[in-house]
Amino acid sequence: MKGAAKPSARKNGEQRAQAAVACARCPLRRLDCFDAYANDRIDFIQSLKIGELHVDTDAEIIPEGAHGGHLYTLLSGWAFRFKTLSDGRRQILNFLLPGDFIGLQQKMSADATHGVRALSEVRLCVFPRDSLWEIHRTYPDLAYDVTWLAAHEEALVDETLLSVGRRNAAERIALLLLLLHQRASSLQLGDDSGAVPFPITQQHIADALGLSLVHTNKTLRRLEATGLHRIRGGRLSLPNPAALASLADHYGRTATITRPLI
Amino acid sequence: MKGAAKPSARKNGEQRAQAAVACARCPLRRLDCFDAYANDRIDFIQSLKIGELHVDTDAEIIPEGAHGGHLYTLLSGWAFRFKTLSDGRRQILNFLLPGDFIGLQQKMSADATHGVRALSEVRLCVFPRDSLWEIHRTYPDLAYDVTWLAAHEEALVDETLLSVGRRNAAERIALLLLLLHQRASSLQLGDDSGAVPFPITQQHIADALGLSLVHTNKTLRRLEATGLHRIRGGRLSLPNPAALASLADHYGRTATITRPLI
DNA sequence: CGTAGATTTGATAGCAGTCAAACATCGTGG
DNA sequence: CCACGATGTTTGACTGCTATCAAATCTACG
Repeated sequence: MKGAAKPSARKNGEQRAQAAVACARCPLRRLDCFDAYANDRIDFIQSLKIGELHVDTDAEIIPEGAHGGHLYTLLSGWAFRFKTLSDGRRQILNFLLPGDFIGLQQKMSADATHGVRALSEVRLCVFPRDSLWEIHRTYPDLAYDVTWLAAHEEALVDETLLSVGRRNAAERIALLLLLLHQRASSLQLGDDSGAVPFPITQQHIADALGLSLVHTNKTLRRLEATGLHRIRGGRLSLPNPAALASLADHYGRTATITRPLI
Repeated sequence: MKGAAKPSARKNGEQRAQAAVACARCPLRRLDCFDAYANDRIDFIQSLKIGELHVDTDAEIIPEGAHGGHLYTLLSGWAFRFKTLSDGRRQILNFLLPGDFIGLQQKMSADATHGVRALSEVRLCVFPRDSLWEIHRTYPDLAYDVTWLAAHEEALVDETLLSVGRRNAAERIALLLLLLHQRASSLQLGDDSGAVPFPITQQHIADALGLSLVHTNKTLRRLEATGLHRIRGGRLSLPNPAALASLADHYGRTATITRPLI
């Protein structure tokens, strides 16, 4: 019942700007999990981009309840979206990996929204808040992609809601590990042994799945003992993904599809 | 742990088509919770509309796992989006009220998606599945509204995820009742005493909040005893919204804003 | 008036939360 | 090179919120 959101000696933002990388040479774009864009589209995106933002581990990228603000594309590093109750209970809404688009909510929603915080050192591509409208007006197909991204992110949250609402601790953790591993793998973050970076603490897992830290630990321990996963040195490997999928009752498609990158 | 999704003698679809209402005379559009659209936009929407769909109580509007399919705007009646696990556990993702746009997910998402089921008799405005692209290409500002709707729906799910993950039973129920009452009220579904239609069973509440039916009932009972709500004859009234808001730790904006209607 | 679905209630069980404390890691400074 | 503090991981003991089981109403309606 206590989603610890302890202030955690936050290293206070320290957001420094820096020379930007040209979109045409964006390292993410080369990955085959992203749609290939024609040059004019990439040039257009480039024209919207106003810079890059580098953020330290554990710093807030967007404060909870912020309105307006910029739009971002996560270039490197991991982050998460979250909401908190006034007594400190925290719920992580989903994790953000490279290629994810950030800030749509703050743009549209009138209600108090969620915060975004870095899990590792993070580099973000920055767009002014009105580029959303610019995109719609100028490049309908890009706008269509924005809609795709919004719908896709909602699908992720839907899946988590199913987990938190109806799966038990082991099932929830199994699915989370599975999905994170899939996402990281598709970004080719894995090494030759299939281990992907995992800058997430057990407290984060607990907060993402509506569990307590202690119970998360015990469940994690049990899963590892069964050989279902292994977390060492900030990396996650899954010796038996099929077993995890079966445990989580998750029969998602295996065929990897490409997605938009803005 | 058992989100009962008992097949419930489903009255098997019975989806009949019928003469359509002209968008220019759409009764929803008159409500002041919706954006006012210029005539050309309404004409454009009208040109996309291919008919109306009437669905019986408890019938499936979109089967779980369906791909493609039409797009809908809910004209009258209530419905809900849901996902189920293979053993029958069901999670309701959110409730759908008049004016809500349905089908975005099925259009975009490649993963298995969610189903949509009617809570009452329902009338839907039907659009072919490629009107989404049509909208983006022809009316950028309408496309912008689609994005708004997608982001807004995600915000609703985010809020529910916070509830299910971190609020206890009483808090969850308090917030659900509060939000549903607000939404129904803004649609002017309430009578003079402030009671709004409430075509929802306790099983639905349980499935929406990740609770068991029995515990939902007991908690509901306790809340009503405290005078926090009253459900009679399929109508919900909230004698003390402020107390509910405080219990749920919910400090959403009170100012009613308008939203898009497509 | 009988039946199916929905609501209630009481009893019991268990998954997960809370409390407390030991242990492990890691960067920093003496 | 090791003490030290901060953060994160583990464990054990105990509690409790919520699930499950069973069964009695209550309601709507053909």
